[in-house]
Amino acid sequence: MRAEIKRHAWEQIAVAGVPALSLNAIAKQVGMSGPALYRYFGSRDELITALIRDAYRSIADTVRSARSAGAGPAGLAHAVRDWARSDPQRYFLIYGTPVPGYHAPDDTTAISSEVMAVLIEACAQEADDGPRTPFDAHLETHREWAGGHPAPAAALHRALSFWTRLHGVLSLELAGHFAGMEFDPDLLITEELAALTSR
Amino acid sequence: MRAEIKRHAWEQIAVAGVPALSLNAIAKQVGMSGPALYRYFGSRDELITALIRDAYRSIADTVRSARSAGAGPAGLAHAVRDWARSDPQRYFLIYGTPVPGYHAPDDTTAISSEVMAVLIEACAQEADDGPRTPFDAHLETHREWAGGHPAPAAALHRALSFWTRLHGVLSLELAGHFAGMEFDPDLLITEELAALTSR
DNA sequence: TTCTGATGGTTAGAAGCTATAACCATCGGA
DNA sequence: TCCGATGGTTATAGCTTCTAACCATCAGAA
Repeated sequence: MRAEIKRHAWEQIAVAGVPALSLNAIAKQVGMSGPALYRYFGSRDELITALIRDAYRSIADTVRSARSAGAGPAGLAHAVRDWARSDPQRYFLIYGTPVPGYHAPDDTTAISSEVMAVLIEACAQEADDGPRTPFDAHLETHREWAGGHPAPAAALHRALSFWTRLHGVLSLELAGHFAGMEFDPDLLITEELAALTSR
Repeated sequence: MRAEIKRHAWEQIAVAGVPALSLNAIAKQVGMSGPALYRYFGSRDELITALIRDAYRSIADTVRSARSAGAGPAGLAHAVRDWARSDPQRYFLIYGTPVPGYHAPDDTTAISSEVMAVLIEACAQEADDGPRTPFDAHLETHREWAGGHPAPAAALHRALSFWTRLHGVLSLELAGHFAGMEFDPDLLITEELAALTSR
């Protein structure tokens, strides 16, 4: 039942965004009248939180399975982009506008750092040919977030840049800011990430 | 009066985000009771659209004035970051989660391309030492969005990368995704953009 | 077998929201 | 002097989340 409610919730979000998510409307769709839905989710926020959790799990699964299929950073980027494009609002549920005061549940940050670990691992396998930068040195003493991963600071740097560059292109693309500009975002992403190794 | 209404609207948005923006609450704050506010803004969406327009104008002014003060790409990035951090929700009003079906008014896209023009101009002044990439070639034939700017494709490429990289780091920072990681986002931005010229 | 508690549903209603309708006062200019 | 624009009011429809109170059904224990 919770699953079916969430299914309809995802549909609503996909067509009209989170603000338009209505518990009443969902209740009608699943054939219940109004407050019955509160037996399954204590509040609107609780439902949304469950959706956020699922979104995190989903992207983590995507990244992990792409990685275990042998994908390198470029492959991971492709997997994430496909995942994001298949449901942009799900992507924005994680990476979109934050609601001031809202704090995602702790387990989502755990999942998030699990994704980061996969990223670091994939980046650590790449050749390390660039010059050592000040930020590399900075990361040497600020690497607790990597969870004790033994990769060199340059790899952590690459993982961070991978994440921020991918998000930069992807979120602008999904938000429609490239509309009218007729270049191919995929090409831009590819090169943004290729430039990572030959930094 | 419209200005005062918008002032209160910005306050509400800053503390609770766009979804919590309430015309009723604003009306009380300015001492009117309810529907009087509709004399000034025809609907909630119209008010939000006005705010979006102001946000675009504000960032365009910021970029333009930084540029005319002699800032290069790094300086522009600094200016944009300061602007964004001074009111994150204003930044997200432009670059945050898109509402499916909502289309920003045409003049905002005009402002947006005005910003892009400044970016291109700043990037065109930088030395052009990197190798020519496939995306450069792609841009050669997909450069209508640059509005006929005579800069070489490599400069357009740099401008695009500048934009996406800055947005990548900045939006993750503002959304709190770096919370817990204790590195300095400013350092990361600086290096992301430094890597642009020595691509 | 009966009693009991959990489960899943109902309707009614409070409080808030957007937005419209109808009405009224005030003021500038023909 | 009239008339329209301007800026406000209250009432109300219709939506929302969410609580309260109530009711049926079914599993398991006394």
